[in-house]
Amino acid sequence: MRSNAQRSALPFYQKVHAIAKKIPRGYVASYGQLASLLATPRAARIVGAAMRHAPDDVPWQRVIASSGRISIENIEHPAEEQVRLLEKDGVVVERRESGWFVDMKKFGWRPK
DNA sequence: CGTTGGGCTCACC
DNA sequence: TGGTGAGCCCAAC
Repeated sequence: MRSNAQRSALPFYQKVHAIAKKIPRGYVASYGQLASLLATPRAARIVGAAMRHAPDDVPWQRVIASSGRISIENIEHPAEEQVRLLEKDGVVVERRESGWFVDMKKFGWRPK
């Protein structure tokens, strides 16, 4: 049996990855939303950092900004790739001048 | 142990 | 689905 202390000592990133995997196909969540589910509503930026270092089994493409915008333009994962993956999930992504957008009211994940 | 920097967010123009 | 500016939390250095 592992102690609680040891469990809570797990890197924050790992928690983020775990919850990110729960996002169902066809839905998207915001960084802040994931942060809230982790009881740290203000840690949205950490969530972003966690996604950047996410292993391949984490659906990082389903995590976007609260405004519905895809935050990455040209970092590690191209925004285009994220768009492609989202569309494969059935999410409609719209192209704007300031970037790619998803209708959060339609595709926003609502965990119980 | 202080500083820095992020795939952010919110309040306020 | 504006544009800034300041605050936020955690990990890396």
